[in-house]
Amino acid sequence: MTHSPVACISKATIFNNLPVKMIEKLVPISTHQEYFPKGSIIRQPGDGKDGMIFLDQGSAKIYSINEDGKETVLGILNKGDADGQQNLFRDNIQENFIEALQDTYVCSIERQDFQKLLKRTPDLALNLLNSFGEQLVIIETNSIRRNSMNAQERIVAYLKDLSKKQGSNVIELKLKKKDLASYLGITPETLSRKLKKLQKENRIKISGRRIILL
Amino acid sequence: MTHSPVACISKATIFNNLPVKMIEKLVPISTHQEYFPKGSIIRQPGDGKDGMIFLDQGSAKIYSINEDGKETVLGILNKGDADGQQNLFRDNIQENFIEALQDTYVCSIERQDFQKLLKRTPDLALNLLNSFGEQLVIIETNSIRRNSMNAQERIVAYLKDLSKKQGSNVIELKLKKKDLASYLGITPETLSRKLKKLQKENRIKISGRRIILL
DNA sequence: CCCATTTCTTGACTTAAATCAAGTAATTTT
DNA sequence: AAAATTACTTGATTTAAGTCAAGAAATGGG
Repeated sequence: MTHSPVACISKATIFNNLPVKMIEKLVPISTHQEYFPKGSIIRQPGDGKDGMIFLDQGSAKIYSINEDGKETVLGILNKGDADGQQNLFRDNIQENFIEALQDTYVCSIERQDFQKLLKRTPDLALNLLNSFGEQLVIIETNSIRRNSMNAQERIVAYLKDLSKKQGSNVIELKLKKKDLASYLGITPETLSRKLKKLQKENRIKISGRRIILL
Repeated sequence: MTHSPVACISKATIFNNLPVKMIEKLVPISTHQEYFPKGSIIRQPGDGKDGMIFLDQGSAKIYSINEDGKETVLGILNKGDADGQQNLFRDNIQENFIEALQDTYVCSIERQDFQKLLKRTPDLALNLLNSFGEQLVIIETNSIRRNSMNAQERIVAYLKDLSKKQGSNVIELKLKKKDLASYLGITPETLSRKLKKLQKENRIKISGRRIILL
């Protein structure tokens, strides 16, 4: 498959409302299709990388490791997803790990290059600012949801989101169940039990990592 | 006390890194010191208000009401706080209520006025964009915290934050305990018990809505 | 293909926090 | 200031989800 820099960049939430003309200005400051084999670490604390990444092919998990060595999965990146937008705007300390779950190709933009571009392209800033507003709302809504939903509701909400995203009621989980559990803020045991319960109630059908919403 | 428009606006997180020259451009498009008596509703769904507000004097609570009529407190606004930044950038449906907890004065900026200003002030967009990056990080961190803390830890974290903010280990709760509980995502009963427990462990001292951190 | 490792499931048990209920304290209204 | 409403506390009970443990299934490497 051929790689289209414009298509790759414009898939990122913060850029996807941008006119093509703007995206084209981002192409020269971005790297393209770096390869990371399955299981390798794409980003980690102290690697000196300072910007955002786009997942062009493959998938990856974002996680942090807390004081007692426990891993918390903060998010998953699938083909077309992006992470680290914030790093374009502020000098943040990268505290999370990103690990390739499959053979993965990533593109990236470094903060310094981006900031220089912004200064000579005022329209870009204006467009981006409005995108950001929307993002803030999504994050806030998500946070409220998490606080007001129990384990089962969160699972169902996740499955519905995924079904909508994949455009089918046959869902292909890209995450190991233990990673999914961590992402949903529950234990693998609870996830296993709730899925079984949902199946018993004829709301889903499970076969391995494939789930059918009924 | 006299009212300083510049001081009022610059207290909002998204504007507080802005040079005074930029803030001054915001003054003409903002309303100032609207009065709301204690208990009155400052903003509510369907009121046609479409922008952000600054709390100049007094305090207020932000809450939503879900399907079964239950109230969830999403945040508190104290003197100097602001809310609704997102509304400046996107046409959002206002879904929350904001209610004055004391006699309150608010200033505000409407979306349309702000957008017009942005278009003729590119530097403002650039400055704001970088502020936003930082905000996103704070919100994300908070969300992680909430997911990994139990009731008592969240209470202690809240009290410590407040102590830091008020610059004293004698904390004046501006919220009713039931509202505080809702804000922390717990029940009033749990809050009551945990506070009692913390007092027993000599970590705090409670007298009404005044708490001393030890 | 087999052995080792990791992931997943299931059961028994524990625990944190919610709910229910009833009484006390604090506010607000008249 | 008394009555009425709302807020807070406390105890008893329930419940959702976590922990611990052990076996089954899946995955990966040699």
